[in-house]
Amino acid sequence: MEGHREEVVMRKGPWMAEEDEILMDYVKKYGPRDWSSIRSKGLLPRTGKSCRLRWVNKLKPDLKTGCKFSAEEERVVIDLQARFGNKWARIATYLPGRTDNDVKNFWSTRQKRLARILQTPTASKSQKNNGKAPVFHELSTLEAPRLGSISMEEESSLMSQTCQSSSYIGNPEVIKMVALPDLVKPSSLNLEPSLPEIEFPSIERKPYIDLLPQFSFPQLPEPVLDLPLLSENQDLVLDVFGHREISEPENGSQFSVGLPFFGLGNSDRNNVKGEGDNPTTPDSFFDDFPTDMFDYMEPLPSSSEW
DNA sequence: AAACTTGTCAACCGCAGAGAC
DNA sequence: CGTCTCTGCGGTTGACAAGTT
Repeated sequence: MEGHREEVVMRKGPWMAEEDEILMDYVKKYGPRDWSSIRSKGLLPRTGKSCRLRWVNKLKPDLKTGCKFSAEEERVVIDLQARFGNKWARIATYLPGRTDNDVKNFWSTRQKRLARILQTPTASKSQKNNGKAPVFHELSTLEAPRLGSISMEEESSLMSQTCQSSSYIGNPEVIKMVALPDLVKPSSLNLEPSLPEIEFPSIERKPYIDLLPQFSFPQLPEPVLDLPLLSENQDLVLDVFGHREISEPENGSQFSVGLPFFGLGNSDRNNVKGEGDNPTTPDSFFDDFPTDMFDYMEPLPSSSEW
């Protein structure tokens, strides 16, 4: 136990500009590999892991650092998460300029928000039916179903369970999130079994799984496996994403998810009033919602197009 | 203005697979 | 075949910023 080896204390924590510079120089010279030799060459008192992580998440060229996910990117993540599960690295290959860490952070923020909303429905700022919503039990984990494998029956019962609690109905935030192809796994919700089931009027409802072609994979960019390829295919990528704009304006626009559950067809999102004045219709039910809750949604095709 | 909450980001950790020895 | 090292991935945490009360 001489302790002569590894006298260099490994640095941890935030990277300094000088360290970044050294790391960049190293990659320029040797390429993004042999991370451990950065330490063994005495260039940086950092582990190879740390160096690699820094490069991948911050220093690699063409990263969209500091830009919020656009509506399109959100759509892609949600769609792919439903398909692949938490395969962040894989998902990130479909998002030029995004790292697995970015995707992971985006998703966990979203999950946290959903969990919070579901746990304390009355705490939502836009909540109007104060005191009417039942309190939810502790939520364990939230996991989106694998849409690729979910059956129609499962999806159907999933939705009806999701709609069982009136507190969902009163909570636009929940609707907003659940309307995305990302349903809370009902088994994890611990819903009050005795709650009366909300009867939705028999709306002609196209199961959203059938609507998936709206965000089906042919629309997705090819995985971006290599940066040089990215620049070569940039036009293609931009074509798919539609614009060079990195961050969407707050009133973001073309999100083609819609509200498949409620057959909210052809609706101007600022004018969700539909046919029928039945107070229980979903359309009038949406009237109470802040207009911005449909920020990321695009009107569905009219039911006649289904 | 201060306290609190929520969102975002960066970085760590443990684990697993692949390849070299 | 077992061990070691490197690499990559996913989960988690903590710091900080921004927003809200």
